[in-house]
Amino acid sequence: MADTERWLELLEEKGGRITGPRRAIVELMANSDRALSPVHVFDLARAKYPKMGLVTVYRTLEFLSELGLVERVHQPDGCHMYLRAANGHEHLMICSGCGKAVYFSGDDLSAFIEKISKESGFLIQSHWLQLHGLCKECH
Amino acid sequence: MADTERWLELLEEKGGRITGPRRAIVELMANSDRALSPVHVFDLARAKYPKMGLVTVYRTLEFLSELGLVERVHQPDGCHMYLRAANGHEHLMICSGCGKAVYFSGDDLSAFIEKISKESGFLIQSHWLQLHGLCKECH
DNA sequence: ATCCTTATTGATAATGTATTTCATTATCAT
DNA sequence: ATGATAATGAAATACATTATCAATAAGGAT
Ligand SMILES: [Mn+2]
Ligand SMILES: [Mn+2]
Ligand SMILES: [Zn+2]
Ligand SMILES: [Zn+2]
Repeated sequence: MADTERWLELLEEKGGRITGPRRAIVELMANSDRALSPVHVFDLARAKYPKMGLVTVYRTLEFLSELGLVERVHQPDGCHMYLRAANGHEHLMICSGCGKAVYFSGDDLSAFIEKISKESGFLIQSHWLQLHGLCKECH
Repeated sequence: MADTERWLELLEEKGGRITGPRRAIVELMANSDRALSPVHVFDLARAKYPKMGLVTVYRTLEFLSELGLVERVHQPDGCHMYLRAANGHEHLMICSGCGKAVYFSGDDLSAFIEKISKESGFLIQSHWLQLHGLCKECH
């Protein structure tokens, strides 16, 4: 709702044009609470914009990803899914029942990473952390 | 070396037959310190067993994965790579320079997960943690 | 050692996903 | 309203994975 407009504004600021297909995809992605595969986005978006092409879905997801609005999410059963991006340092918790994805923050691995880093000689630049389980509704 | 035989024994115990192609793949996977894609395994294994088929690589990796001997590794630039499995609760640290993968243990997220769990109503069943950086040799 | 059952293999075909190409269409600054 | 050009979608292409199937080979039984 509110995010949709903000996304479209940013898209425009960055030199993109606002079009029907893009509007449909942005509406979807900005308001989805689960990670979606390109094909899934395609299917959902065609409800709003029937002549949507799958190629446009790929291109738009790529564009939104460059703008930092969506990001790729890896899951055990699908590694090319997209979800609205995190705000700052957040990680994902995903429900294996319904697919609901929720960002959380507050993890503090810095001390631990420091320790591992010292012991191993590795220079750690980033980390992935993801929690898998069942949401309130699914258990 | 030692692991190779152990893997083959387990494979046999579970009703599998020991064959040339499997021996070549097991030797590779049991001794590799980096995650390998099926095609990469294929190329390397053909050195030992020239008439190896790519399909056999897929099938053998799947089998070894069912036996808990290898596991799939996700990386920013490739999500279908395989590596010898962890021993118990371990996570991976991967060098973005050379691909070297090292397991570490000692992370303790239980208190944090407990907190997130309470706040969100999620029942957390497992977690992914992965560190990305540069190994001693690569920086 | 030989035989026999059947697991395993690899060539091939089929599938599904992602990318490239290109003529047509739509956006938006003027 | 017009025109430059960004964006689109159909079609073609590339690529990774899976399914099919006849030939082969492993290993238990004899
Ligand atoms: Mn992945
Ligand atoms: Mn852990
Ligand atoms: Zn759920
Ligand atoms: Zn390295």
